[in-house]
Amino acid sequence: MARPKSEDKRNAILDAATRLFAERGLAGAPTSEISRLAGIAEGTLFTYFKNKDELINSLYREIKLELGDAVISDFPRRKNVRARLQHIWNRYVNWGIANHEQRKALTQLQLSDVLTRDSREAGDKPFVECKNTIHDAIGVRVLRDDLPHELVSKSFGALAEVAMELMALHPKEANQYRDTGFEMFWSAITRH
Amino acid sequence: MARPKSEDKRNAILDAATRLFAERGLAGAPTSEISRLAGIAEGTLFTYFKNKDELINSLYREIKLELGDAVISDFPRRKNVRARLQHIWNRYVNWGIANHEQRKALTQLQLSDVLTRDSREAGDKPFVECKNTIHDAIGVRVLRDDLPHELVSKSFGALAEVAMELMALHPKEANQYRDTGFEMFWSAITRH
DNA sequence: TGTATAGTCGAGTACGCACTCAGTAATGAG
DNA sequence: CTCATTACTGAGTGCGTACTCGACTATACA
Repeated sequence: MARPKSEDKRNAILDAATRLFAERGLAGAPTSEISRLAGIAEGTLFTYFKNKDELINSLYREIKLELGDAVISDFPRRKNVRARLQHIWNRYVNWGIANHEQRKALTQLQLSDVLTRDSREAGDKPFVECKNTIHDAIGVRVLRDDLPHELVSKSFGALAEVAMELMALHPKEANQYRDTGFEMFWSAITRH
Repeated sequence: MARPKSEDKRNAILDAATRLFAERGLAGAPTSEISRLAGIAEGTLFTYFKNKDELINSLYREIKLELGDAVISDFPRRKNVRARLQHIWNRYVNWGIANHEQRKALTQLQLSDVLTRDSREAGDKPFVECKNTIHDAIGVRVLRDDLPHELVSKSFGALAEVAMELMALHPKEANQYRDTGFEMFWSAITRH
């Protein structure tokens, strides 16, 4: 009833925040400038998000959801562990390159201390399939002995981040970096 | 001549900044609180560092220098590539665990945008030996084909960071994580 | 011991920020 | 068309910040 909020404006705010957070970090992106870039008055921002922290948390969840979609669609559930891991790797890394600003913004958001426990949990939800794949990998004993789950997943994330950084730096050899990166990860975790 | 500056005060400021930067990030550490924690008046801080940016840059260089010392002392120049890389890995990771606050502060500093080009270059200087070791590794063809220098060094850093994080989280198994971490890195970069 | 010099202090200043609010304009319901 | 409701606006507010400055004090040197 009465005047409804506009989905367009909400998205414009989130887009503007993404760009500014990516370029200058959370502290370097005042609400005044986010509003200006979104083409609205500063007060309007606070009808869509009750404060800056809520905007940050919403943006985090939104981006994580998009990333989760990109990673999990067409997931080859029936294939072997290596193929599944490579699927996740490729989708993750390709998404990061195709959505450079969102990726940069995401890293800023992730290391901020305003993300609530709820948001972090919600952000992890789309990635259960990834977790399971790693569990399978450990269960099937294709990996090194006694490799803790945490070490596998964090190494995956860290090496993917490295790969994306270098792909962004050298676009011509992007595919090369993506594939070599995965081979490095695979060699790191498997027994030989 | 006249009244000299006190090395103690300077160090107190740097120590206080290290603690606060590590705990709350650069933005969350106002000069007023740094001064209070250092036991001096706020104005005094600005006789030792002409502004906050200079404090940040000085702290970065100081920490990098200490880290460089820790990594490079007793460097086994005559041993093979693997032994040299493992020396760097162990020293790096051990330093990170023994100096938790400095490590946390360093990561905050590194991703801030107030570090000058000069500071970054100065910070890299103590690590030439590390660079050379990687060059040697590539030259001696013990590594995968066509592995770019950047990919090796960035993977090293990323995996070391992961190892330190998990060592801090599980102190009992710290040595296990440190050694497994290096094995993973070594497997990642070598041919088999 | 006297004096010039420079370190120390902390209240004060200017500024940028997140957020508010009174006035206004759209919109949906009847 | 009317009215109730809510979105929209942007100048304004209060607060926290980096940094200054005049009064004071410790030190080196003659």
